[in-house]
Amino acid sequence: MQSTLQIYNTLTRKKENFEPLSPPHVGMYVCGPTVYGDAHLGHARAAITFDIVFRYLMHLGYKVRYVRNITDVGHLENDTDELGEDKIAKKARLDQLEPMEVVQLFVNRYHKNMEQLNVLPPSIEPTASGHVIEQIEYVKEILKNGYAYEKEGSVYFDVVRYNEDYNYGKLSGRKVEDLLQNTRELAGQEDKKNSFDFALWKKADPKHIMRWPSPWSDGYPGWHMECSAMGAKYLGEQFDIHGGGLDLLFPHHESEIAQVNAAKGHEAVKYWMHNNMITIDGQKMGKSLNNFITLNEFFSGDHEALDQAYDPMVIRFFMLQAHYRSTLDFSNEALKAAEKGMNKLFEAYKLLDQIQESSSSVDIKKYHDLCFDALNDDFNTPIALAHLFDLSRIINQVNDGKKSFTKENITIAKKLFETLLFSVFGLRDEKGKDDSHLIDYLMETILDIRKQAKENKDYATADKIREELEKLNIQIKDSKEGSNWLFK
RNA sequence: GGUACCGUGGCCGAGCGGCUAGGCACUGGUCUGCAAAACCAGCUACAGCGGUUCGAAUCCGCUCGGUACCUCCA
Repeated sequence: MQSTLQIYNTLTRKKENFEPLSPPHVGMYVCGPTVYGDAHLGHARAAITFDIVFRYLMHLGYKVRYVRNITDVGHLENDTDELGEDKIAKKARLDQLEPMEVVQLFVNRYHKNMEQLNVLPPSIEPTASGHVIEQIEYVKEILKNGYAYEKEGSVYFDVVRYNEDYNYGKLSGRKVEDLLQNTRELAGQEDKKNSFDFALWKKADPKHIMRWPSPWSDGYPGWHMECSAMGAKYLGEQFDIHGGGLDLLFPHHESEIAQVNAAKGHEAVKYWMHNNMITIDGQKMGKSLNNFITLNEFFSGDHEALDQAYDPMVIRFFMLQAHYRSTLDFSNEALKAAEKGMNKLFEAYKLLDQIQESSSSVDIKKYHDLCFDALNDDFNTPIALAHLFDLSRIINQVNDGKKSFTKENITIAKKLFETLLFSVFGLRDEKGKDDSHLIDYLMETILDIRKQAKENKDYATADKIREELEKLNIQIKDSKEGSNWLFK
């Protein structure tokens, strides 16, 4: 009995049945990285969360167009001494690089990290800088409809005016009246009618390198503009899913909703999805807090907070063991636990090729249904994994001769592991992948020698072989039938 | 100050009113020349105080503690 997919919609704060606007097509837009530094665990979580959504929707047979942008125009810095300077421009000046050189460098590094994490590339990966014209057109529409005003070459969104016709704050649960009371004085905002009005177009000061001509000034688009413009361009005026990190809920996504209503008179997004944050020692990680560990540091182990290097797949598995809407606290202990758990699943999967068929069977279908029910329940990967662990125990029991599988059982179990672990969860068992024939032959020989040593009661030699292989992360497993081995 | 959210056993982490989550760690056992792996068994918790209910980790209230957003960030 397979349920239908339900997605938690931030807009309604409820799980809703997933019904695409025009099946079998699904349009999904996810806020991608601002490329002025290396990707960290937080980027990985967002990417992996929506990679799972992307993969699972495809598994269900949908034709998904997945758009994930690259923010390469940068956002306004709020540092008082760097007033109005674009993040990317700032980094460029510090490094004596062209802005687009910085962008290219970190885009390349981001792509490499994503590949390591086995995150599928999106269908379209548009850049903000490549869509300035679309953004200008979008600003014009909002101006024309009277929801924005121009001041000193910049264009601002008029939140109070908008709120007369629509509801600003519906996504994040904020009220304009509260925002009004909560006015703060921020430097450089004299041009705005209200502090919470946001820029649609910003005039560039003379030092600002990244700039484009527009009807209002030489400048650059405001920071919520790109997603509205590019979402509309590639997914249409209405599309199914918009995703991103919870930190983007306000003001970014709230403002996107406002922009769309202001320009088009209706909303664009049916399901809003937000992944939760990663914490380190219970505290969020963030660029400004300087407590983030980059993915490259995880993969190399080169960071004082790390006990060891972690395989990209361990990071991926670690994320899947928590629900995407929960915060996930990082620790070496948790990561090591994930590493062991993941290997346990891989080993159980491999055993399926070795176990003997029999006539008596086990109810495997049950695990299949439980796993997919979990995924259908707002992508509950930790529950699905729990069921796979249960199935792994059964496979091991079969291998130990305590239970038995029919041929059909084995087929179903293999299919389930392949679909979930590799296809939907995007995990891959990479250990010992290269030179596997050579390694297999060498290991066969070595194990043969060890077997003879054991027959001669030469345990010193047998143990020596085992210990030396241990150093190469090769583990010997002895049993009555002979010896086996695996990469730890 | 405003707005959201969270507090589960040694650690991570599910849970959405009744039924063992799961992983890791630990303890005992089976197996093994020994070890590892695997299997079996054990440890079995829901911040505190009230309330609703036949029954609450799960709903309501209060208290305490923590986090995020409101300013760039996944």
